[in-house]
Amino acid sequence: MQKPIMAVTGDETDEEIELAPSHMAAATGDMPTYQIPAPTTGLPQGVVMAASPGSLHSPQQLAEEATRKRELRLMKNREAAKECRRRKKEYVKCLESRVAVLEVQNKKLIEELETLRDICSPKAD
DNA sequence: ACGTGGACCCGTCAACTATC
DNA sequence: GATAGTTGACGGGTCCACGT
Repeated sequence: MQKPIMAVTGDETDEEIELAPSHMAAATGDMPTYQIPAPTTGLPQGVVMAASPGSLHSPQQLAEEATRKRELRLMKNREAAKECRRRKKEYVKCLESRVAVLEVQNKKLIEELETLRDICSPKAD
């Protein structure tokens, strides 16, 4: 389930940020999602496909199936959490580098402003 | 050597959204 | 509605620097 990719808006900068957080229209909506083309893997090692549910009969078989489903879900969520954290870390790193770039840019603009001010202002005496 | 606080990582749960 | 994917929150473990 891929969400639409949005670029970090870097209006006046030459910096291109590839990370693309997108905001969900969720009620909470406090965290962006970190859209990075994720390496798609198949089932993790050790995952065994179950017999079809129709072939289960006894309570024990049902219990085993439930356990298996739970373990599969936990394993998938484990991997999902890792990937989610990896994306978030990368996103934060990108934001930090962007901050650094903008700070340098801001400093330059302030200096330029001071220079122009000196040129344009009439001499005191 | 030992206790402690902070940073980091991991696994799990719960709530949410998207898709079928 | 069922299912799957995403992510914040929480608790636990480990490592490291620091003070005692």
